[in-house]
Amino acid sequence: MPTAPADPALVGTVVAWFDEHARDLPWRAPDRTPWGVLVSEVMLQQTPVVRVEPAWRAWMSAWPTPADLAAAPTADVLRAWDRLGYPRRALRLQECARAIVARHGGEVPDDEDALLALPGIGSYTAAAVRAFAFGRRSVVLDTNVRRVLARTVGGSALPAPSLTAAEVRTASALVPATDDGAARWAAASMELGALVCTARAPRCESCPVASSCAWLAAGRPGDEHHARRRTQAWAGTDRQVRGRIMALLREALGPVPQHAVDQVWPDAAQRARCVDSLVADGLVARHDPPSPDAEPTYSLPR
DNA sequence: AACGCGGGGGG
DNA sequence: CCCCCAGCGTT
Repeated sequence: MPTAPADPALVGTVVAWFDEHARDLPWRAPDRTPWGVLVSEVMLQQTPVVRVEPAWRAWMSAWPTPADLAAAPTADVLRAWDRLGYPRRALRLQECARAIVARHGGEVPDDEDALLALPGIGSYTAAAVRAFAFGRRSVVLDTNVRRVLARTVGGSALPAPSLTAAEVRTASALVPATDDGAARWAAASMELGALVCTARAPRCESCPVASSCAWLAAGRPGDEHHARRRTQAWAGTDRQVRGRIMALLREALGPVPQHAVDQVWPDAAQRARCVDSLVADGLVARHDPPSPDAEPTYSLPR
């Protein structure tokens, strides 16, 4: 992102806006736990809030602590994940719970390096858990914050396709010095990006920092990276086929015979490749047939 | 640095 | 129909 001096009032204005407009989300409630925050962050890694909220409530009711999730049958975990997408995240979340039990006595750590060492926890989630679960200062830089800073400070429609060192410097310089101030800025800047400074149709008329936004001042120019953006294909991809197989096994009451799996997708080679990859990922268990002339069955792993 | 990985809602 | 979305792990 092109660097420009940030408006010194930016942080205070966005935080004041957040105090007024923050959504009432269960993982922000006063009785939230660090574990609840961590679960919400993993679910929200690639899934919108509206779909996460009911799944989060059911999940926290079933497994209120890391020890509870660590002890659960993996099949139950994958069913509770339901259609949140990227089910490998559910697997990693259970591995994460087991690591928290094994390494940290069942308590979510507040140390950045300890968080980063947990399965499924990367730089964003480690920073978010520190800020939202423990109120500690950290640089929370997700796609929403990147977009807010690209516009208000950088004057661009959208951030670069991948995170740059310049963006990290700009974001770091903006984070308030205190734990509480930094945590509030993190939540506020993400919320502004989610509710107002959205990717497609930003609501600049309702934006608290419109008067100091470099992008708005420049007349909302188009995205200079647009030509290089490529969207992920979906129809006919392995991801779609894997999704269908997982949906079939989630809904099944018992082991599913091969011929039933064969119904979910017409291309046999692609189907076989996807089943194999799901088995390799630990998302599907293959059971050998009782006799050599019978067919194998499949289920969610125990 | 690039790629694979789900699924659904909104414009 | 197209595009985006509170990223991570592997290569």
